[in-house]
Amino acid sequence: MARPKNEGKRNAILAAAIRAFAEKGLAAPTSDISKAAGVAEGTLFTYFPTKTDLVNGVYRDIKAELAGAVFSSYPRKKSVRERLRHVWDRYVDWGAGHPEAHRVLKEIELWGGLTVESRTSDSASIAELGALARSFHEQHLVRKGLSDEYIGAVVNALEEMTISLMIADPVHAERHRTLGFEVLWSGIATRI
Amino acid sequence: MARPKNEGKRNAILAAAIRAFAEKGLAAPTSDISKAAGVAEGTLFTYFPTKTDLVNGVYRDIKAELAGAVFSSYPRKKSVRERLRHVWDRYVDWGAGHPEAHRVLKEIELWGGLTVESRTSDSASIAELGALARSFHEQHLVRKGLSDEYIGAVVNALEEMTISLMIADPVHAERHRTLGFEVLWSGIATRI
Amino acid sequence: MARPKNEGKRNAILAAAIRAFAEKGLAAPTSDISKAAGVAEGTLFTYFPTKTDLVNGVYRDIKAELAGAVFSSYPRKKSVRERLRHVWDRYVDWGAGHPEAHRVLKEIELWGGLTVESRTSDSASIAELGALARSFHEQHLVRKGLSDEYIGAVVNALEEMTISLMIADPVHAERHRTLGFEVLWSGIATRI
Amino acid sequence: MARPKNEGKRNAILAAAIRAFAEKGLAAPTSDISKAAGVAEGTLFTYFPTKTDLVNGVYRDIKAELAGAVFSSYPRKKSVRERLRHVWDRYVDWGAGHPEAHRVLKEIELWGGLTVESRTSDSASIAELGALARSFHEQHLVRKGLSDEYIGAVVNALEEMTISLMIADPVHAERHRTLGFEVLWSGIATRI
DNA sequence: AATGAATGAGTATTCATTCAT
DNA sequence: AATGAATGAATACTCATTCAT
Repeated sequence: MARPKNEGKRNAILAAAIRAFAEKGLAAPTSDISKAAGVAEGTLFTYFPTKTDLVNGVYRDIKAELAGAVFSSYPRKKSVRERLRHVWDRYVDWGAGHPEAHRVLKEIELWGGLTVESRTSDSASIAELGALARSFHEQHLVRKGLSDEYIGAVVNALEEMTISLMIADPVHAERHRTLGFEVLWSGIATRI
Repeated sequence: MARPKNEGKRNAILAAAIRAFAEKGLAAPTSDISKAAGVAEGTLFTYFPTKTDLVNGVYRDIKAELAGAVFSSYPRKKSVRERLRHVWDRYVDWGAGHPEAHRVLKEIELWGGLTVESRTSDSASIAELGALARSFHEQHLVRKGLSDEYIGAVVNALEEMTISLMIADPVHAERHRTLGFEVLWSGIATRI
Repeated sequence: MARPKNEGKRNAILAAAIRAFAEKGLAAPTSDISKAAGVAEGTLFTYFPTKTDLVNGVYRDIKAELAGAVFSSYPRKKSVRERLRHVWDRYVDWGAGHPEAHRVLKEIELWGGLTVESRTSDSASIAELGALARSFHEQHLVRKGLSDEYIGAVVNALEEMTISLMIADPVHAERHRTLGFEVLWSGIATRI
Repeated sequence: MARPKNEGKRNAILAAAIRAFAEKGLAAPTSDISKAAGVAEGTLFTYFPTKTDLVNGVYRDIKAELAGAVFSSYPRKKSVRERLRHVWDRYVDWGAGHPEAHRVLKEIELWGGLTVESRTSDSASIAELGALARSFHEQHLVRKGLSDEYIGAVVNALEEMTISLMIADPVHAERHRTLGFEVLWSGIATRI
């Protein structure tokens, strides 16, 4: 339970794992990862006893970084639209700016081995997004019939789409980001 | 003059492969597949010389079935909205009704080994969707700034989202389907 | 037991086998051979029930051809030296002229599966060479202490060496052939 | 700091490989070899990453041992005849005394996968034999028309022949060895 | 007799994990 | 804690041979 001392090694392993998973998928050999991290094959297993643990570790690492990117200087007091726009912009920029981490995150979510702790590790973000959804409803901004989960799903679907377009066509990245938000808002909200 | 190649066996292999890929991912062993198909390990390779060929075969098989589901009784003469609604309903119903095939299709699309022939195997559908997109534009139904590809991406993103929701909550499947289309239409189309 | 009718097919298989064995060794797949012979995979096995049978068949085929090359117009009445020279020249020319068949013959001799019938199939040649060896001894032409088998071994060793040199350096093939025989004769025969 | 690579294991693998190759040819399964060596199947591959590497390793191992046997107490200052006789005796004794290693050596030489480094690994022996050939010529001991390579080929051909005879008829091994050298010398040299 | 589909045992190599140093 | 050698189960594909047509 006592986390091994050398935080640097742990981080090197995580970084190497992200790169390896991005390149070869989750099937990337642990030996590739340890080599890229500059540690011995066995050392990886003193930090992550199992490959499953390593994948979960990568997931939580990326999620934490992502939460930082999305919720730093979050305008909690501003309007719903502005808050949603903040989340949208930050998430979408992070995804387009870290394509490897983003791809790995999606891959891990499809994969079957995430623990519940990993899934709920980022409770702060979850709470914040919940609050945002609630405000949305309370202010009757939401098209009739749409639940909180529904809205979350739409936001997420259009975010992923937007990230893909931004990566594929980086010259028009900003336009994609803005257009995406407009499609989202007019799809979801009752009025502008 | 010899035993002719058995279409039934080919289909059994494809069906077994879809099930195995859905359960264990594309890494599912060919031996599992041949066993589930009721053929010898070697037989799989007389139908698909390579695992890559098998995956491509699965992809084309699913795509063909999907095209049949989506474009049978397609209302080519009806309005753009009705045509889009037809495609939406059929696709989303197929995905929710064939969750394994749907999941495998998505997995294969992420995978790196699709041949160009496989990718373009379903040219009829591609053409039909192109025609639909063109009508959309010509009738000035489209929100300013959205290209054909953009619309395609939005449609696809919301379809996938809707399928997920229908599978997760089958009781409200119809509502999800209808709501999804409304979100799509108000997100994409010019007012009224 | 009744040899199948079509002699042409049998020969095509033998010829294809020699080529395949020369190129890839005795491990060459029977399917390669049947394809090269222009027959179905199964057909090969109606002519040679087993791969072992095929290899034995190839051996006997080559041996028969070789015997024809060596003993046609054999000067049975001439001197020992002339007869030996005839055998030497014919064998060595055949080997240099048919490098594939020659290589395959050597490979099969190293291989463990030759039957006794194959080994003794060419009894006529064996008898003729035995007669030659006997004359050699009776005329006291042989260096003291050399048995018939010994002489046979020396002849063979130097023939193989000469064939290799002729193939490697075809420009001086004739010189190699002559020199080889001189080395042989002075190594084996009593001083004149 | 970890378990060091075990020279004993490497040698056990090489020895087992020689035995296996002698018995079943180079097609002998690596699993047979690892089992005979008393190591796990995977362990073989930490010492020889590839079967090709293993075969090359066996070749170099045998060559090194052979060089030791042939050139230990080599009479570099003695006459050409004595030096040649030394090489002849040592080589032929080694071959007759290590029939498995000898057979494997010949098999590997026929095989197509030797690296250049393997082929030239025993440069000391090659140099020594070159020096011997040169002395031979400089002292005009050689029958007219015979190049160094030619002599080398004759020596080799008669050595192989002699080894075969010694193995087949071990009771007269010494006689075969002596006779062989006499045949060689009178075949090659100008005078006794 | 001819065909080629069907069979399944066989094989080199990989890789997560353990363990001696 | 760190190392990397050792382990052995797992896997795609081959190929001689059989057999339905």
